[in-house]
Amino acid sequence: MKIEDELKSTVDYNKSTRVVLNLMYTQNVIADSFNEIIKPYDISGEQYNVLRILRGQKGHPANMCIIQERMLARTSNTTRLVDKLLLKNLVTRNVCPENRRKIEVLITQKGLDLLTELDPKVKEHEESFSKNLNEEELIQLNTLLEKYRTKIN
Amino acid sequence: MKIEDELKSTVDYNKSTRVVLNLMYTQNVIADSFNEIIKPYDISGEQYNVLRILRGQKGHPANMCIIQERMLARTSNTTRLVDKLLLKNLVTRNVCPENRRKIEVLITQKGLDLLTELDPKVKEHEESFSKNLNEEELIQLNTLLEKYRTKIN
DNA sequence: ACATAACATTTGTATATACAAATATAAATA
DNA sequence: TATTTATATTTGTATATACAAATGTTATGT
Repeated sequence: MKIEDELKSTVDYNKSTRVVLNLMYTQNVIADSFNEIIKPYDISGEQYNVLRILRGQKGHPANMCIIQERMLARTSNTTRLVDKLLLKNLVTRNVCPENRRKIEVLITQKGLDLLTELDPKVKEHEESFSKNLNEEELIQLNTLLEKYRTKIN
Repeated sequence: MKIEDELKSTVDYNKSTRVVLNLMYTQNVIADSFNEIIKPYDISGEQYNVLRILRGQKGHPANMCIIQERMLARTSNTTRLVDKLLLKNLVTRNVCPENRRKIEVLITQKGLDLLTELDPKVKEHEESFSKNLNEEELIQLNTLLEKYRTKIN
C-alpha cells in the first residue's frame, strides 16, 4: 500500500519525503509486529536486542560500552536496561578485575534458553516480511538502505 | 557501510535478518538526525508530526482519532501530545459542538509560523539522505519498502 | 608523587510512552 | 423512553527514555 494511503494523505509527497516517511512507517510496522511476539515473554525489544548481543559474544563478557555501540538504537541508559535483565536472571553483572571501571555482562543459561525458544518465532517474523520480495529484490533493498543512510562528508 | 559493520557483528546475517536490521538501524539514523534539527525549537518529533497533520487539514479541525490514524507511530496517547502543543500555543483545542465526544484541534498561526521556519531545514534533512541515490533508485527504494511491509493474508 | 585529563558507568530528574480502566456522549435496540 | 452498545477521549499507573551531572577508576603530564 502506498505510504500516502497508509497515512491518509490527500496529496502526494515528493520522492525524498516519501522515502523518509516510508522508512519511518515501515520500521514501525516491523517493530509493532515484533513486539507482539516477545510480549508473552515479558521482555522489551531493547532487552531482546541486548540478549542477542550477549549471545553473540560467545562466552566473552561484554561491557556497557560494547553493548551500547552494538545496539540498534543507542539508548542513553544501558545500565537500567541491564538492571531489568538482571532482575529476571537473564544476565550476570560483575566488575571487571583488570579495569575496575568496566562491567562484565554475561548471558545466563536461562537467557540462552529464552533466546532458543524465541529463535524460530523471530525467524518466522523476519520471513513473513521478506517473503514479499524475491531474492534479487531483497539484496537490492539491503543495498539501497546501506547506500541511503551513508552521509558523505 | 554494511549493517554488520555498523553493529560490529563478526558474522554475516542472512538476507531476511539483514533487511530488518537495516530498516531499524536506518530509521534510527534518520530520526537522530531529525531530532538534531528540531531540538532548538523545543518540540519532539511526534509533536512535529502532529503539527504537520494539522497543517495538512488546511483549516479544517482534526479530532483525536484523525490525528492518531495519520501518525507515523500510533501513540497510545494523543491527548497528552496535544496537551504539550497547547501549552506552547501551537494549537487550539475545543469540544466539537455537533458531537460532544469529539475534540476539534486546530493549528495556530504560531504553529504555522514554526512549521514555515522548519520547512527548509526539513527539506534539507530529507535531501541530505536522498541525494545518495539517483532518481531511479529512490523510486525503487520506495517501491520495495511498500511491497516489503504489506502483509498478505 | 600529584594534579589533571580521559574513560566507564551510574544516578537524578524530567519527560515520554504503553496499556488498561474510567468517563462522557451518541447511536441503536427493545 | 429506558437500556445496551458503540464511539471518542481522558486519566492512572507503571515503565521507558533522554540528558546532564555525579561518581569512581585509570592514564597522562609535570
